[in-house]
Amino acid sequence: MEARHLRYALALAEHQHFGRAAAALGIAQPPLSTQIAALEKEVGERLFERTSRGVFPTAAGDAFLARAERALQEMTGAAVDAGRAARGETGRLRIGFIGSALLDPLPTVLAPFRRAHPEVRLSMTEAPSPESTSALLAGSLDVAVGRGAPTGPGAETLVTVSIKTDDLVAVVAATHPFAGQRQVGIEQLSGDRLIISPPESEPRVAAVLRELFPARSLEEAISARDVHTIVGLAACEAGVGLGPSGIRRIDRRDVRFCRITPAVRLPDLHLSFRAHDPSPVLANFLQVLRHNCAQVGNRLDRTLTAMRVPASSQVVIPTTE
Amino acid sequence: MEARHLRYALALAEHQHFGRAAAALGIAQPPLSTQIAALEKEVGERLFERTSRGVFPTAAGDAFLARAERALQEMTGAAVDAGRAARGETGRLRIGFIGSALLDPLPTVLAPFRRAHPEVRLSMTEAPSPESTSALLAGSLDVAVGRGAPTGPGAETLVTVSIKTDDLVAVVAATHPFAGQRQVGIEQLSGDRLIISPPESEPRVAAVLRELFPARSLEEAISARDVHTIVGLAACEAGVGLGPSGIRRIDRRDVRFCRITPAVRLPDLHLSFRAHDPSPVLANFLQVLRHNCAQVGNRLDRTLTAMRVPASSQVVIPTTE
DNA sequence: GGGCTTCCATATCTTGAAAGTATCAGGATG
DNA sequence: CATCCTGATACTTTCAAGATATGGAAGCCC
Repeated sequence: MEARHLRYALALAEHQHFGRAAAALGIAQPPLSTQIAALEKEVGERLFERTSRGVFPTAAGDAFLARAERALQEMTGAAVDAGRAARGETGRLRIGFIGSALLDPLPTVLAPFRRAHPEVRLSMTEAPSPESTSALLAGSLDVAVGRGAPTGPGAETLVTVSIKTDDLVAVVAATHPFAGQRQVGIEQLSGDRLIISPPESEPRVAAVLRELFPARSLEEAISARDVHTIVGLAACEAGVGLGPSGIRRIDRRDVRFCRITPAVRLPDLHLSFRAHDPSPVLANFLQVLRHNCAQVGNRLDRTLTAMRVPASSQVVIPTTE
Repeated sequence: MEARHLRYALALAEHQHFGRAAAALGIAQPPLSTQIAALEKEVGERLFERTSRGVFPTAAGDAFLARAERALQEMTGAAVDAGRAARGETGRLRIGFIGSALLDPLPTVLAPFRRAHPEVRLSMTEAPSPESTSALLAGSLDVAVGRGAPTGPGAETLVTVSIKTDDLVAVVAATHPFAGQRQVGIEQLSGDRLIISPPESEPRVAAVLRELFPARSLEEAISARDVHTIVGLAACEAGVGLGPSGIRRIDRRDVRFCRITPAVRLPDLHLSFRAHDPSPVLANFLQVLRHNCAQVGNRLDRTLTAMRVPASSQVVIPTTE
């Protein structure tokens, strides 16, 4: 059975007349007769009753036509869906990210992306940077946002671009002695108990901290993966929280943030994706990134050029601005 | 686009290899290549990525294949549904009936029919006999059950068979003077107020009553279309209800039924359908009728033979007994 | 009722597209 | 570097869909 048979049967049912249906189909009447006969033979049932007043579907014909119409709709729908998927209008984007990225750089990209591509299913997974990197390499993520550029085996197959520079800042309870100060000396911090992200989950940050603090302070430090937890612990006077400057976005009355002197530069937040990922959705995501963060976009394009990644998948997005 | 293209694309996605997919399809590799190429050209998107490690669907291909599979399922489903409809396993049967028929002869047919053809949608409409007849002639019913064989224009296009013989019986309140009697003389009835079905809705019954009772009694009678209403009115001592003997099935403590002497034969209950109705569901219904009411079945077959209605639509039903 | 029209089916021929055969080009592999 | 594997291309073949011509049945009109 071919789609042609369905089209012919539907036309015949519509016109109730072999001659007119054939004309509407742009063929002569005899081939329509033979095709309908062949269809009836294959189905094994008479689908049309030929009377002198016209051609009418039998009970079997009615049942057949109902599903035949749906079958044809699925066929055209398949082509339409393919086009939409190719343009990245539908599909899925799986982003793995470090929690602090959700505070500052991610919203400026995600909001416009959602607006431009509302039918793309976003899958957001918070995870420590190394985990996101390996998930990206394994193919279970499309984009990874973590602190520090990915390293290790496979990292060269990724395109990585810095998307945010952070200094280390301290966060203390509003009642803390430091609370009144805009800045605090690094040597003052180790007098208090530190609250830091777990060294094993964020090794790049841990490496920086090891340069700054005595081993004893870090061993005794409270660790918390989530930045909100770090701030929360500081708020209840558990110690002095340390985090990227982005955590200033956490707007709580019961804490104060202090610059650290001399300033401590943290490894940049980086966004990575597979260099040869053909996903049109990813291409659209990068396009939105370019539009909304010019600097990041320029760096991205330079990186792509340097890596000689073809721009074949860089689809022009139909932004609804 | 033809169903062939969908089948080929699905096979290619399954085998991830042009040669093996072609072998599975029973064709050579080159035609598969050309057909896939033609499909991609028609859809306007590359659907498969040809790599050295195999052939994989693109994002567009994935979207296409998902709906292509459904389209093919609809196609085969259309053929299956046509067969089921032709065998009368699915579809619809619209029965118009006089309320009293629901008491006696209908249940003995409907229950086995439901059991044998659970997927047929039954549409039951209570209506006075003449209304059912005209609805049947107009095509908005498939079966009509009414008192008296249909008459008037068009009745000759119907097949009609008697399915029940009823005598007229009286129904009175348990407190009524007649309540103790098993039978009551016809002349005794007109002393009381009669409760009858409306003459205009059941003219054949009305004709019988006009022979039996003085015009005055009938004019003053209470009329009620539904047999349950007639019995209910009798129960509350509104008068003496008159109805077919089938109403004895109404099992109420507060009423008594009395035979009428001499016995008054009512017009038979008849079942009618269009002589040339091709509906397989109707054929199955008649088949169930034959199996469950041998007498009626014999009369039906004699009628069909007499009317020279071809037995073409008399499908053998797959009873699940 | 005979001729006429209408309409679908059948027979035969034509054509076009799908399938087959042979071969080529590109990339991986040893 | 030669070889193998795989898909694409060129060309031929074949088969089925479509076109043309015609037949037969049913309804219609004068």
